[in-house]
Amino acid sequence: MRRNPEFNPQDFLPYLLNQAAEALSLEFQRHYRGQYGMLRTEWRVLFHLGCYGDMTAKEICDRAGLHKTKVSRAVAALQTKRILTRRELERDRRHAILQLTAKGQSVFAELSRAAHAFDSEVRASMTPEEAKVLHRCLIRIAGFEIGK
Amino acid sequence: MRRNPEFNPQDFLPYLLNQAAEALSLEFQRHYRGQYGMLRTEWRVLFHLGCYGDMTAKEICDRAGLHKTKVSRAVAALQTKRILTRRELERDRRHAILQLTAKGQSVFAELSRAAHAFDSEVRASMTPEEAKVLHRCLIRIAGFEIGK
DNA sequence: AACTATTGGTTGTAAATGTAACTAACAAGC
DNA sequence: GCTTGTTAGTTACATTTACAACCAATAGTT
Repeated sequence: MRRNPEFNPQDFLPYLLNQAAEALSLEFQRHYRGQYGMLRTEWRVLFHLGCYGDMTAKEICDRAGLHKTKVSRAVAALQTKRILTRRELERDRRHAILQLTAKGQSVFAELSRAAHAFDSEVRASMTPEEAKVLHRCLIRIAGFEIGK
Repeated sequence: MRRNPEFNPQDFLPYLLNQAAEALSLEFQRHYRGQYGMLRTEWRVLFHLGCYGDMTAKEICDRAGLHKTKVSRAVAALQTKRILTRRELERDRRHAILQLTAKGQSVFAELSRAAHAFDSEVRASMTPEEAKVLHRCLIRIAGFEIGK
């Protein structure tokens, strides 16, 4: 029954961060998953297109820090769900611009409303000052290395 | 090429949190993964046993917020790696106390040293005040709902 | 033009995860 | 003792993910 009181998992930042991230994602999933049967990665792709406008899969990979296979499959899934369309560039047929359909846009709109609401709900549990610090720290940490 | 400048993925807490958590975990993995070929879950189990002493799988589930199947598999793996042993209670043979072997303890010791070092490295990128706020917020968020 | 390298993207396969169904041991009511 | 319920833990199967190999289009070199 040895103990190691000097070191607590919750004092280990990667661990704590994971717990927090998981808890929050899980909580938010209730808002979007059941609704459209979308996977996290699909949702991310949608989010990026909605926020930043049409772009290629590669751009999404870079911006979101997602691997190309993940994006590739998410795009395929979103395509069959009529959320987005791909338009090949004739200038360079390797590239294809991804573009939300009308349906995609309305899903995005609804989702981003939900996201906003959820975000303020979470933020309500802290002071504005805390929220600012948290945001700053997370941005810094996220920049440590973006998982390709 | 529509844009939605009012809403940025990085302003959405679950998203940002995920990115930060992933970046940090990835970074730390270099310290422990290659070394022992251990999975995150296995590592977590080891960590809990090391920090809090011998306990049953159930207790690990509750404390770590991990599903029992995950723990079950992690324990099996750690057992074949001679990191821990299970001792059935004759009082109630459903329970089995998990216990680190000597090897397990030394792995834990090394790992927790690495964790410490890593943690202070990360903390060095922020002020003590920021670190305190970050910790407090994450604890609060992690408590939102622990994934069963 | 032919040859190699690079880039954007897909596919195949193996490992990891989630979910549900299951077993075994005990507890409680009758 | 027998039935029903609960708890600890495992197993089976279906999804998801990671990693590597692959393909097709283009760029760069000779």
